[in-house]
Amino acid sequence: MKKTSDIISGIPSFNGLSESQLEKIERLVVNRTVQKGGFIFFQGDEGDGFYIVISGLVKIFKSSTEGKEHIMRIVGPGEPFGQVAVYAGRTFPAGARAIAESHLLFLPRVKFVEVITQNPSLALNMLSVLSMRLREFAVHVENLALKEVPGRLAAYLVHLVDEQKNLKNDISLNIAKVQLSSLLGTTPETLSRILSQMAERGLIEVKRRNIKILDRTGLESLAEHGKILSE
Amino acid sequence: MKKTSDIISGIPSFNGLSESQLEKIERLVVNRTVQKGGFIFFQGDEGDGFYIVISGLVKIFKSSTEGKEHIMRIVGPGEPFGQVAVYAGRTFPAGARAIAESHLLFLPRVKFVEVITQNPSLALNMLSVLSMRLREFAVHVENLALKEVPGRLAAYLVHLVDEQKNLKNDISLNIAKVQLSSLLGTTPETLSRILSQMAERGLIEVKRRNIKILDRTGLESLAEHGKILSE
DNA sequence: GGTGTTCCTTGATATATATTAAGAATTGAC
DNA sequence: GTCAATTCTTAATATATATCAAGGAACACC
Repeated sequence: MKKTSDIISGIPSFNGLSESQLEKIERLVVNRTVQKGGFIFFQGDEGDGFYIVISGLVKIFKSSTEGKEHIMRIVGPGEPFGQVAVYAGRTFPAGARAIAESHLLFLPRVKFVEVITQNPSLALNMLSVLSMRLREFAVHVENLALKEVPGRLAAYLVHLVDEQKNLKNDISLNIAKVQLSSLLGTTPETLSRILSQMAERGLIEVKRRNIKILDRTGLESLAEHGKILSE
Repeated sequence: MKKTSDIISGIPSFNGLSESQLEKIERLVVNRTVQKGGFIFFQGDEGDGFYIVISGLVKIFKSSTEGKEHIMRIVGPGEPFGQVAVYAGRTFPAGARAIAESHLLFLPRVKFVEVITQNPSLALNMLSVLSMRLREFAVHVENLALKEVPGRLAAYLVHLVDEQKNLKNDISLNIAKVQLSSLLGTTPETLSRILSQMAERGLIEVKRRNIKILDRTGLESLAEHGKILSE
């Protein structure tokens, strides 16, 4: 197993920090392991710190009083979550639950803020991380408000290929389709139908959790215009 | 007309800063005035700084290729916008346009980052501002994904009363209904219909841009459960 | 005070997607 | 390998809301 110090230095949020700064952070982190399905915190909980995923997968979600659930984002290795509670207010605006068994680092609020105060570069890093999140949220809102489900799905698939940097246009979903549907703000049934439609139209090929992109341009055009433009 | 220094010290983002810190900020700000309908920046523009509204009203919006527009938020006096471009990436994730003639302060990126680097408390302030924005976005996403239009509208109305701190339950919209509909992710027609329905049901009373809350509990229950619960 | 302009409302129709229900396919456990 | 439990797909129906179309009210400018 990797040493905690190696893990910490590899986390994007702590990019470019000096040895001594990294040491200070190492001294305050707490290890935590969560089983698949285990809750890390609930919406509204007091937030006395935030987390970073070392291994595994965590979903950040909102749920309505009727039990409907909307996944806001899926957090994987190297990514932090729960930071909002650290800098503003004190409660978590959404819940967090492990999708797979996960190893997490917990960073206590008070101690972490102390470290930030002494390290402007760390502060700037955190500002940049939050800004990127805000940017992603903006895209998320845009998709929900402006695009229909096929457009959202197409946008997500294109996003995934780019993220996974696959030379071949193969995507492997790391989440179940139920979760994907919740992330896209729709139902599993609708997702299923639209995946079939896309396959029929020759845009993709679906085999369980593996999706092959056959016509990237077509997907992009669907994501942008809601339809496939033929030139 | 107020002096710039007085204006700056009154802005929430700069709360608790020392005289000398405020002076540094004052030295770098640039005044800018925009007419009603004037664009401040477009989505995708290079962002070499951010803005703070001194007077007037600005809408932050996303638009689709088909010309549909979704207002992400409405920014009023004392509130900053465009910060995301300062800390991460360089382009604005959404466009900004004045709804009314507005007086703005512009804070150039490079100089502002310098000041932050030297003032941890300012950095923490900015972290807190971004976190609050993230929190608001989370609510926005939740509403779009989980609630139907009546629920969203009810939530927004309740939010407004609280914000305006009116002893009487009177709200005056500072924006036209077209804009409100865009903010709620719906059309003016639907908004109009639902306002009438709410009035019929005795929840509110609408007179042009003035809305009187007649049954706050009913609205809250609508916002939470999508329907009015009678106990 | 009229006249154009913007803003808002109302009605009829169309459509995407949720819901309900049931069955098929995978996966995991024993 | 078989059985139970997830997970996914397909189909029929229901529903909220968008779209299309037109008319009415408030506002602003001359």
